[in-house]
Amino acid sequence: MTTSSMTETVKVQRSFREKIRALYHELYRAFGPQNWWPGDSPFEIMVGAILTQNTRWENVHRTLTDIKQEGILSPHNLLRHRRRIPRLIRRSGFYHVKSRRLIAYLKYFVGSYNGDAALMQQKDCTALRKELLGVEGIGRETADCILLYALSHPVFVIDAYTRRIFSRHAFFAYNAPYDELQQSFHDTLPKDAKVYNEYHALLVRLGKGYCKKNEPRCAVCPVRDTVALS
DNA sequence: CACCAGGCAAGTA
DNA sequence: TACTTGCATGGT
Repeated sequence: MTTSSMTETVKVQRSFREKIRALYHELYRAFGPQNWWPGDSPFEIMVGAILTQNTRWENVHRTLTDIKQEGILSPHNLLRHRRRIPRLIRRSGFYHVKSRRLIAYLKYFVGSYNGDAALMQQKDCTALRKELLGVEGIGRETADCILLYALSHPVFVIDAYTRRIFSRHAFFAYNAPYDELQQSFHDTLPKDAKVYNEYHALLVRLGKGYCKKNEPRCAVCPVRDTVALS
């Protein structure tokens, strides 16, 4: 068998793990580094992770800008001014529940770590994840965003974009359990926070620009020909 | 006007 | 375990 025909065979029979790796390289080639998560501090990333639940980032960004202009984007200050939170975050949507969630997180973060991300970072990643999941309003995705983007722990984030892109392009069931999906990425990629960070950011980039929810296929998808598609 | 957005928790079967 | 529903503003 010649080298080229072997390449073709491999391409057609590409395993799911190979697709995971191939898509990463193709996305990076197409879009380049994404410099995620947008935010000036670990705490800002934590707040953003809660506010962006089922909400467009643009609206969250405006909220964060507003809070900064008020000069209270810190754990202790926000806790002190907690009664102002519903109005401050109103434009991020679901502001009643998100106020409760943010305040619950602030109490946890200040109560357990004095609002110090560096101190929090020292805790064992697995134990910390369980701890985060115990805070009201912190589910798997939000916990993993905090672990990866605020604390640089090697944890792969599974979000709606990831599910959408992989269910269309790599034979994933959209509703597969979160932990199973995450395990596939952990088993396939090097255990490196920078890789997980970049990959998830690239998936969001693809999802926002080309892989819309109600389109059966990515329109003019930059990777449609190079990543074995279904 | 309808539909969607970087989820989560509570309720139901 | 696996679904369904409420939460709410802002953009297309």
